[in-house]
Amino acid sequence: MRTRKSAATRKAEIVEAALRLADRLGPDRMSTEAVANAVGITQAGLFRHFPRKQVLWEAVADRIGTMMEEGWAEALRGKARPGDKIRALVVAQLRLIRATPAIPAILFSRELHTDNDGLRTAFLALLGRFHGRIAGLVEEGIDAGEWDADLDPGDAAFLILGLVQGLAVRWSVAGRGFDLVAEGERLLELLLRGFARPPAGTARPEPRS
Amino acid sequence: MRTRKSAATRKAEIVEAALRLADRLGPDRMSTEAVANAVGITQAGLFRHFPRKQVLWEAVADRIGTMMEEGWAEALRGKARPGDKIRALVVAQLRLIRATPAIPAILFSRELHTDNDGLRTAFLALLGRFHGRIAGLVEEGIDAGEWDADLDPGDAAFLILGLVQGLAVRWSVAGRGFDLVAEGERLLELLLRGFARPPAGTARPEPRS
DNA sequence: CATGCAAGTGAGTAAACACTAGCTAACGAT
DNA sequence: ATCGTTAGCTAGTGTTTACTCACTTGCATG
Repeated sequence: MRTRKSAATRKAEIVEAALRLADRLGPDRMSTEAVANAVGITQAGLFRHFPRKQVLWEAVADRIGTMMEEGWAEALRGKARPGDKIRALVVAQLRLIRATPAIPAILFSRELHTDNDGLRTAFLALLGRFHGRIAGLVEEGIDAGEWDADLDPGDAAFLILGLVQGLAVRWSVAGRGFDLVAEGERLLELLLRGFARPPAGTARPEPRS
Repeated sequence: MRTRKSAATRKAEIVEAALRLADRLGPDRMSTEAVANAVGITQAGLFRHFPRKQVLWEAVADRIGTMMEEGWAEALRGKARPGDKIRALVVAQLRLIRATPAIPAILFSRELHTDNDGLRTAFLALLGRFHGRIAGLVEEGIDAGEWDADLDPGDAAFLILGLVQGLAVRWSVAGRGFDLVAEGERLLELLLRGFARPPAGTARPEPRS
């Protein structure tokens, strides 16, 4: 019993450690003992702050939500054009994933979702908010004449979300062997280019064979 | 000891059951006992066929690889134009995921990858093969004048992979509440439309603010 | 029909796990 | 300086897990 910290500080420390360990070990292999060791308390001591492990996961989910929302707010500051806002949002999201790679691991962990439906729907809502913001910006861009008026903002936003998620997956499977953010920026430019008004005659693809 | 089957048949049954259970429980919560029960043998009996659980995972990975390659080969039959080939590949992949939802769960399971680097690199190679095929087809499409000559085939293929992976993730998080294949077909059309030659002046986006 | 191989069983083990009970002492407020 | 609150500890519990071992018996083959 060296130092005693306030419950609030400890809780934050624990959540932080959980985010680190969920990445290193995989969310489902992150044991309460590993987390306790990482923050320098005993395993039993952890339960003083989170009476069940699930409550810890809820706190982690909360933290992820906060980090994302903060990142988005920060990213949008000073950006005017919808295209730039979208670029900023995507870059912010990728930077967050790079700094906290546990996020996709937790977000998409089948293990966590099987007996924790609340978590699953919380993450679904979070992704929904991201999608909503992007879709809104695409609509602005269409109104501003920057992109094709035939573009469905929701679908376009799904493509952008897919870019981020697909990239995160590839980055993880590839052992983080490339620059997540730079790769994302390049692919986003390519995608956004395609949102521009198509040349007459190519707008609708020919019917399939 | 009711019926006794050949090792080959049993192994196939076990792998099949593992694919079902890895989806239901999450790959890391799929216990050897659950698999054994599902095929109707005792837990100890399972180790007759797979001496360590990891060997079972390798067999599962193998099966996934085979299913994918078969799906791709089948999909390409009778398709001539590169665009149609890409559509067919994507649809085949999505159908496979719909029929065997454990595939993305296993492919992206952080738990499985942490202490099973062989599996990770095997899946990386599998994704690489998919990417290679798509990239080759994009190049064909460019040569055929269907798509913008400035398009980088590798990047375009990454966007398509991102579409599939992002969609799979969303489908899973959303509790499979929409038609994976139909949604994929729609988004792919949107993406491919953007690959067409851009109107003069919009080819390069303006520099960022 | 005999027989050897191997598919399958029953009964275990040690380790890892989330979680509990009851005690101790650090700290803030008075 | 005292004292109540509460963070943290020690020492457990029951359960689940991968894996072992000695055995039994179904089946293809001679």
